[in-house]
Amino acid sequence: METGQRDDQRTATQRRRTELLEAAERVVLRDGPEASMNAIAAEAGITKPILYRHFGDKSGLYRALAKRHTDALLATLRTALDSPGDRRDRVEATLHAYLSAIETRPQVYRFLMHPAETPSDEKGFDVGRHSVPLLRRMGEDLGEVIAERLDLGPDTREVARVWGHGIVGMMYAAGDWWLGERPLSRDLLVRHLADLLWGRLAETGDRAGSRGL
Amino acid sequence: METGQRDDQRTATQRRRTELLEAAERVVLRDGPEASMNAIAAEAGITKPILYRHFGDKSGLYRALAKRHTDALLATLRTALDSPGDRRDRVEATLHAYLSAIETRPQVYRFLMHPAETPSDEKGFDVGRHSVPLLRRMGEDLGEVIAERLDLGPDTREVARVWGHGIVGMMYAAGDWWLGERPLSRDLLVRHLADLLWGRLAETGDRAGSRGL
DNA sequence: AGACTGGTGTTACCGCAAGTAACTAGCATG
DNA sequence: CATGCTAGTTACTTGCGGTAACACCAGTCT
Repeated sequence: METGQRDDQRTATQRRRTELLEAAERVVLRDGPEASMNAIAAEAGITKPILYRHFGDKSGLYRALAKRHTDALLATLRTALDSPGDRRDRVEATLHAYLSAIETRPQVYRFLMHPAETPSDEKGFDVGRHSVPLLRRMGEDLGEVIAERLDLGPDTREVARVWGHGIVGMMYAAGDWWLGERPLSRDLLVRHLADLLWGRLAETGDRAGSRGL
Repeated sequence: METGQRDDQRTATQRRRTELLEAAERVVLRDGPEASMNAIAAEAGITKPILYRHFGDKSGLYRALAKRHTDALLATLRTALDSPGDRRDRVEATLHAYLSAIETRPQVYRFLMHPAETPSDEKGFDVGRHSVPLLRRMGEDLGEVIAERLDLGPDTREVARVWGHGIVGMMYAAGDWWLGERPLSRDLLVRHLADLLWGRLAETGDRAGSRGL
């Protein structure tokens, strides 16, 4: 039967595709994001053109590779966001989930945070985009969750998106710094960040003799 | 006199250096951060090896180029942080200053946000560092300012650094998203972010029928 | 004067990476 | 048998970062 064979073919090529992705992942996690296509092909036991047939170009391969981890990370963040307890508990659980993820697999983190490799370089002009896909997706997702669950008045969706991206960025920058220097425990870091989100910045008094922040 | 001539030499080479930097800047702002050394050399009317004599390698050139803009941006942020008004006014002014900067010169922004080009690739292993120098510096600076001006208890410096990086990250991610989509005015964006920092997330009630955030 | 130094600049090259063209071999289907 | 589809190859082009070797042109030291 034609469709049956087609399906076999498709699943076969897709299996091959994931095999190649797994080889690529091994290399990227060993050599970093600057791994060469040759090295990846060698790891997979084949040569370059096959990679190009499957993924178009290097950014295509990297996008496919990033998607898996991004999906996985987002899933764990979602479940953390649904953990039991009050709102503060949930926020702290989510921060913990994120920080734990980047702590246990820093190479994956580094790979995912590499900004997109200028997939469309049309005509050489460049808009002012930076675009780390993982950050964008996390921000959008969190924004949606906030909009679903909180009532922020008439422009809830707008505010929620801003907050989503803002909170994600807070988590990202603090996590990146923390991962590099490790000047405090994860627990404390989470607590301080939650304090920040809980408005302690506004409540805290000026230091004596300061003109105030 | 020896020193006098030495000084002349030094100023001369330094002038040349800044000329080269200006040429590099023109090219980078035209072609994006992936501009080639050849292109930069051509723009400066010379050939590659001179660039390498002045800056060591490409990342050296880029670091020199980034430093100027980073210093300038940090200076304007500092003054915004010292603007008149109460604390919220100052925070909003700083957010405005940052967003205005990335809005008016998006190519500079894109260039500055490019993570460091793996300056030391020792032995091929990679720690989990990402390191966008501008973000780090902004975070550290803001942390210092916070530590100077606020009394956050016994571990003020620790909390202040966390908050510095966190707030900077919030500003960064929200700004990056906003710059790409422009779904609202800068004024509103600033207000929503300040609301977030002022603890509105904790104050806001759950939406009816939601399990709460 | 002549050798030395330190800057400017060049041409010509190496190594390596992304990406492609052209071709081959298996294997099912009309 | 011919057709087409896939997985695979070798060998190439193009372009980049980076370097070696050399030339020129000040002033400086002896």
